[in-house]
Amino acid sequence: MERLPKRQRHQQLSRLIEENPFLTDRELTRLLKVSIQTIRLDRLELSIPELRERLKLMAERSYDPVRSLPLHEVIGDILDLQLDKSGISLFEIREEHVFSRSGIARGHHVFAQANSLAVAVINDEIALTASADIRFIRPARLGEKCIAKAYVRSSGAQKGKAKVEVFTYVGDEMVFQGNFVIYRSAGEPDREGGDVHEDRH
Amino acid sequence: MERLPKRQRHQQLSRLIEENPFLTDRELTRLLKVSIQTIRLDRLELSIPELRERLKLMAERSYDPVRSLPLHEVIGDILDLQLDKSGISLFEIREEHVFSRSGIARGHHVFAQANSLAVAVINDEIALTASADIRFIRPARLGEKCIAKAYVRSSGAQKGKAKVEVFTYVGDEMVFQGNFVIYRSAGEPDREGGDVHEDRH
DNA sequence: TTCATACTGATACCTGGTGCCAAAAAAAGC
DNA sequence: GCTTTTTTTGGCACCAGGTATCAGTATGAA
Repeated sequence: MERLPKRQRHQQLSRLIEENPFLTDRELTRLLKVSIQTIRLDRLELSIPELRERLKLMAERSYDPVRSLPLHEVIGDILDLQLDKSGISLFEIREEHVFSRSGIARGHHVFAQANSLAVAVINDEIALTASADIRFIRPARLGEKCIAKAYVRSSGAQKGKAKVEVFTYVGDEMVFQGNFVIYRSAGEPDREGGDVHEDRH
Repeated sequence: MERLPKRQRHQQLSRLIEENPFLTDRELTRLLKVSIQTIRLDRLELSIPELRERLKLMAERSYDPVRSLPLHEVIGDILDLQLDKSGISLFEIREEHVFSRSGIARGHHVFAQANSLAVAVINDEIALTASADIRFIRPARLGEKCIAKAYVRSSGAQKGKAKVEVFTYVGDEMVFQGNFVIYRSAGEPDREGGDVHEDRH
């Protein structure tokens, strides 16, 4: 029994649907040259849901509460956070962050990581960037993982302003350095119970 | 004739479907207490597509090749650009750019507009932000339209660096000001024919 | 009363399927 | 060769969630 054709077809089927989830069974018959029943048996075996279910799943994913809020929250994953002291976040440079020609990250992404970390590290209800002095030491490139470290230099809980210094590294090379001045709404609220302010998602 | 109910129902219908696009007509009959035919007439009048079309549209949107590349290209719409001289861009503060609690834009969005304009205004093959000195004068808020104006202060075509000053306004109020130093790859290439470098999308 | 608008019901039809059964075809085993 | 098993195909009933169309009813205004 020529077993391969079936497996090959299964592979092709999976690939086709992955590439284009909008294909109906009828269209797949054209592409794979088998009857529509075979397509359906194949989907059954591979547990690929029908077109409508696929679309529904995609719609649900994109409708998700955490939907497509790309720059909404903190940029990068927070690895460590000691409020009013220091914080560390990780941000991987991906395709969408770089100049396509050079593969070098656009400055505002590197800045965004540093800025959102600087705001997140401030233990206050509302914290806003007032000013910043920044330097891009060397370009960050596609695929590189940027580790940003933020240090609160003068918390100024009463004063309404805090100074935060951020250094971003790729490996042990520094790529970015910034001095941020952050407005804070009031004295540290210090609500107990680990209540977080909105910047920490 | 009690006309209001219909308009109210139309409003409710729109709202319901906007809130939850996964509602079938049958479920809507329960919510609005009218027959399924009425629901369908209403959808027709309001030109709200059927459930499956809605899901398909959502799926397509999320599957789009240009999907969710939020910070990919220049942030904001370029309104005017005079290479190596000046540029103007417009950026509207939307839901996804603000702190949900306060409705104030996160700093890195405002910065991103200014930064990408500063890079775009440089007439060179490769232009990268080297350093910047920025100030957030007053918060930008949800719905506000930010106009950024960039001026090349010292083009330094030969020197490999350019200074660009950017001012961002909402109406006639300044919200942001930044001094950028931009690395440029070489002397102005000045390729004729309006060839654009990659930052100008 | 008459008329217009709004609503409801009923029916035929469509797409893109599922589920099931049987027949045909192909491959494998002997 | 023939038999058995697997694979493929065809056919039919059925479903959800609609569209399209026609007819009937309610309701209120002129």
